Amino acid sequence: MVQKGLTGFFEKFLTKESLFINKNILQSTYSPDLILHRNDQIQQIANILGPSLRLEKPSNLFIYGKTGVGKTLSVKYTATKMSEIAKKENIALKIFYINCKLRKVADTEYRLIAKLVRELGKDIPPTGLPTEEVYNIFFNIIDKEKQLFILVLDEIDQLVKKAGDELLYNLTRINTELKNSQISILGISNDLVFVDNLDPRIKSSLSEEEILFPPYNALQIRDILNQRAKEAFKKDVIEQGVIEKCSAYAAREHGDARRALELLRVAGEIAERNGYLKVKIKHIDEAEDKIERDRVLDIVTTQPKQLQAVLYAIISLYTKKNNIIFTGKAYEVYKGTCFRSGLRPLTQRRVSDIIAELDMLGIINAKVISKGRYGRTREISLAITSASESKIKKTLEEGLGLT
DNA sequence: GTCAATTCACATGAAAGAGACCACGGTCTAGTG
DNA sequence: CTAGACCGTGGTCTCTTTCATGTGAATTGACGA
Repeated sequence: MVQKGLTGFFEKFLTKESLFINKNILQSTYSPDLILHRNDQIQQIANILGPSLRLEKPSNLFIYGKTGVGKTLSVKYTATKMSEIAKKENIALKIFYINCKLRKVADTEYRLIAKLVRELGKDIPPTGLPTEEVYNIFFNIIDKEKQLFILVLDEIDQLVKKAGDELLYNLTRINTELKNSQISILGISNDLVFVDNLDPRIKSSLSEEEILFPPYNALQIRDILNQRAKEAFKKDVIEQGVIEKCSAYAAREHGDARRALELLRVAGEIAERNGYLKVKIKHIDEAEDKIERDRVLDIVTTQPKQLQAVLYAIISLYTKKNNIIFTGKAYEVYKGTCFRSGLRPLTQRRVSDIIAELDMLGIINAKVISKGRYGRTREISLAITSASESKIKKTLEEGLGLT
């Protein structure tokens, strides 16, 4: 019975008209031919990096702005254009783009350099070699012939947070040791105050030039959405007001275009799955819920067990009485959770850090408060909707082997 | 009533350990000629 | 004689623990009006 139904389902699936022409266009990784509302910034980047086409070392550049305001897109765009020209004119210019945020790729000094070396075509073991050794290999490859490198470090704040700023110091100093080649660094950061917390020596050499990417406003986001939607969706499948609502949502959240695009895409998927012929406004709301839930669920399932256990403790406390939780209480419940699921309980010190991590991930809100005579603690509350809460709790129970 | 000292319940830092992963070089073993 | 298996050493990396220090305001208690 079920099988038969499934065949029918797939057949219907095939014949059903998709609302999309090309869904990829709505992915945040897609780069359009024309980048709207970023002409000034792109021009600035081009001005600063321009000299590299004459093999003069351009200034180190530091770019910052909130998430989803087109930093990466603009840089990549400029970089590919430059690479094309360099290739055509036979200029020894190489541009590397590295995203430091991707775990296991470039979030430590060793891995960053190893990644660079690999980009240059030499294989390097993922671990085992002294960092010093990897540096040497890197030097040798780079310095073999006269050439210019531009190193784009995306999400550089993440890198520094994990690996310390010594790495940047080393990188900025590399040039003094290179005989033939030269390296310029282009750092991209979401964190607006990131540079201020850097060691002054690094700060001055890293941000010889700075470009600030301001958030998009609702009108600009609307333009961007319109531009992409026109190519991604079929004609007339988007109902009046949908784009406007998307942009309003995103503008409220500090002008994050990436989010707006995701919202639109997911709304489209929901509409399509439910058999609608048009994307309606209500799908946006559903999409927002879904995105939120998926995000949390994804985090929850990929994070280590201990983190899950802490979260589980917090959630079960939270449902019991709908108020604010303190660290001590959470820790006690957590210990109980560990006992039930056979985990070895961690020290309170560590749990304190885990709570801070959960806060960073945006699953809970944890604010440090002082209760005067009654000590100092974190004030914890859940930052997820109650609709997703039960689902997350269930997932956690499964993951932890509780029933 | 005012004010500084006290005190609580953790937060926050630093350092170092455990255990997983890995490369490298040397030694041992077994198969080959 | 040599290729491959097998060690020991030394390296990175993540997650933790241990020890130490920091912290903000309610409370306390001395003080003076």
